[in-house]
Amino acid sequence: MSRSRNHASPPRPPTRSAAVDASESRSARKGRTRQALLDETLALVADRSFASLSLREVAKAAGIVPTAFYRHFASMEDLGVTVVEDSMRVLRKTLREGRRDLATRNAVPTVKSSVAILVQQVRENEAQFRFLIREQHGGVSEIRRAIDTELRLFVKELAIDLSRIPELAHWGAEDLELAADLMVNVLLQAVAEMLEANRRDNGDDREVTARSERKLVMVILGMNSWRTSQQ
Amino acid sequence: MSRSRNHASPPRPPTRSAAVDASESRSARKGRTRQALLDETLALVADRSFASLSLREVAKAAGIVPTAFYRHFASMEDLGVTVVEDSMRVLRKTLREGRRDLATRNAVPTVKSSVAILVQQVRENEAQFRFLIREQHGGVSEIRRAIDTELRLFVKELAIDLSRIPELAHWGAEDLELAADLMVNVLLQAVAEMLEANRRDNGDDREVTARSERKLVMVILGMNSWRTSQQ
DNA sequence: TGTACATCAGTGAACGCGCGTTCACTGATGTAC
DNA sequence: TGTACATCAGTGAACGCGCGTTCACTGATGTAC
Repeated sequence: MSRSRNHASPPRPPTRSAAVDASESRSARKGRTRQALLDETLALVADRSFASLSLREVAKAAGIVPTAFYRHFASMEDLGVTVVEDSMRVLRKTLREGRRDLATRNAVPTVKSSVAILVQQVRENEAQFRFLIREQHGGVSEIRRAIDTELRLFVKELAIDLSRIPELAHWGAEDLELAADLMVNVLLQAVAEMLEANRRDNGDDREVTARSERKLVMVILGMNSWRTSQQ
Repeated sequence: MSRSRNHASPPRPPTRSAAVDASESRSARKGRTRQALLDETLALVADRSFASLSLREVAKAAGIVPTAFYRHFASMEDLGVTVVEDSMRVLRKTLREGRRDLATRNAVPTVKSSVAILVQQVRENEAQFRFLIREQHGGVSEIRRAIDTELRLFVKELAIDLSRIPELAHWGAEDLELAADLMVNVLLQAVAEMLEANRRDNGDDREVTARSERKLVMVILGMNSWRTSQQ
């Protein structure tokens, strides 16, 4: 860390969203610049924490002058919370995919297919997942709170899905949430391990996938016994 | 975030380790300053991420001039890795406490006592646990690597402890590690929830504690079935 | 024990730099007539 | 359809500030004799 704000990553040309394209409305162009700010933030956070990004840096990456940043966001924190919302959309999509999978099979989704869907979503939306994992316990409380809220929602949705499984039909809401919480926990750890593995070497997720599947099986076995051991 | 490097936290007087105390050897005084740098780093990271700390800020908090920082650490990164090592000592102590508890009872430790030990350790070493949770997936790769290495070690130690339980004596090393991994995961989540709860309101950990205990029970039930369902 | 010298934790001035934010501006796009 | 005016995304100069790091220094502590 010779200078704390240096970015060691390759120079990557700025998005040049500010370039005048003609034949595109002013508001459309504004939208593109806004999206560029969000995209470049995600890209920059791959290597570092959000709190260490500067406004000037993000603006430069998006191809605008620092002062133009304020046309889109009131502050870096404002930008950060928006990035959380965008990334969470991806997480919710992952859950929806799982639900769709369940519907087409018209059966309890297997552990294998659930993990496979997650792996695919992580591959397709690496930056978003990286942001969520990194900032979940990061240094900006507003962002932590936003992620926490969304994750709770996610757990609740999964609990509802679980309640539709015949074997779990008689479970109480609290127990369902507990199980859902445990499963989400296993999946989040799987995501973190995948992302760290991808960073280091070529992306061979097979070992992480296999371990996560086995952990989920262990949790499901626990759920099976739970029914009989708890009231 | 009006200025990214401002610290909003109360002013707290600097440690004044540099004060000449007489009757204390030079090396002892150096040690105290070094410890002050480590302590103040932990204190500052309670609110923000390590990557957003500046050398000048830490030096000021420790009561020395910025240039004197280099008498103790080569860089902020060097300081950060040292903080990881210190914090991990606390985590290992937690495991040792658990093991001692197991020895005095001469029995399988109950879920309740394991969680109680963790809760107590978190209360006594809040700053260290906060640092580990915050920086585990944080923006400094060297620190991530250091924490990851220590956590793997921690899982392996727990797996060895598990192998001493008669019911698990015939388990393979891989399965034991899988179970240990799952349990550590539950415990880490409990720590994160406790710390976030402590930050917001008064520290009522009872709900977090109860939920974590029930999650551990679910995992242990899964382990019981694992034996019969897998080879 | 006393003296002369070496060590070294901490000091303070100085540097060039990137930071967030202000301000007055430009000129293409959009709108009212 | 043409014209006159309003809007507003992006510009560029300027500000004061905290940053990491260099350097020569001070003076108490430690050591060799």
